[in-house]
Amino acid sequence: MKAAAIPTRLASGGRRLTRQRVVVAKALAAARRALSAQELYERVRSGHPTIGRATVYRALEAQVEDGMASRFEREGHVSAYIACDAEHHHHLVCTRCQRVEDLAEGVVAPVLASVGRQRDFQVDHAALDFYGLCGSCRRRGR
Amino acid sequence: MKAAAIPTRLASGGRRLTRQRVVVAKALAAARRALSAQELYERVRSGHPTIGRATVYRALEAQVEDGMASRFEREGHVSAYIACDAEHHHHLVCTRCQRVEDLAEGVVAPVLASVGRQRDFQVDHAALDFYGLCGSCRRRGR
DNA sequence: GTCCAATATGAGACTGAGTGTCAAACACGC
DNA sequence: GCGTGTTTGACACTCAGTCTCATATTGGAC
Repeated sequence: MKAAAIPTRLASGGRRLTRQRVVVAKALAAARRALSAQELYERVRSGHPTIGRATVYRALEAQVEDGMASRFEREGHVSAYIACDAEHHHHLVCTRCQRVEDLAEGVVAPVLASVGRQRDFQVDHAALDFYGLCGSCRRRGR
Repeated sequence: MKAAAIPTRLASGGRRLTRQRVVVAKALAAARRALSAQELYERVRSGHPTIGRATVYRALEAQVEDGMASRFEREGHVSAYIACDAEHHHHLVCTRCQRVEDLAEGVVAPVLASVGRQRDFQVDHAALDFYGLCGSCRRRGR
């Protein structure tokens, strides 16, 4: 997501545009990898020492609701967050370096469609996340 | 999974076969829906009042490692567990009644294969879980 | 620009899922 | 049966995430 587009999307849906939410969103977008709320809190705090922990959690929650970020699981029962475009909600997550790549919607759409049709099931949301090693981590060896 | 097969699979991989692990595995298999560790602990305790909470957590963890169960996320950042066959690790999860259906491997395999090929990414495991309303919950209305 | 109501923030207490520790109990190969 | 190495149960502990509430900000109305 382009950094300039962040404020516009943050203000959508009747939410107020606050300095804190902008800071959190930009930090997440700049990371380009999956971060836990705690990690993001620590990053943000170096530039904004007065920001509250709860604020970061709330900002992330809001971003997930608004489709600006998505949440998934990391080892040890911790949620991690990644900034993403509105259209891309499926990911390749490198379990070593935590870098995340978007998965093209085209790969996923047929599966979503066929599941809805074949099974009597109304899909609300799907977690199509692939965990493994990205190219560079794999080449770097175990 | 057939109930009779449980002890055999529990003992695989050098793990010891204990009464507690059998009880936990059978309770999870009998539930036929996603349960949190706490919920399962409470169910198990009604028949085995002395079982420890940590034991249930450890048993579930072991089952996930051994592929006898899989874990996914429920609202409120709680893990839920579902017993599953070795081959079926993708699910349709009803967010209302928590019932879980297996997703046929055939639906999923092409996606897995194409991702591995097209992208420079070594897939270790994938979470292909669809959340939504099952047929009967949908018909029962909002 | 000023005012106001509604919303967001920060601080910190609180909750509860999940983990670590350790002595006692048990499984399993011999 | 015997010995050893794993597992258990109890419970203390950790820490991610939530709640509360007084204070501060936002953004629309004027």
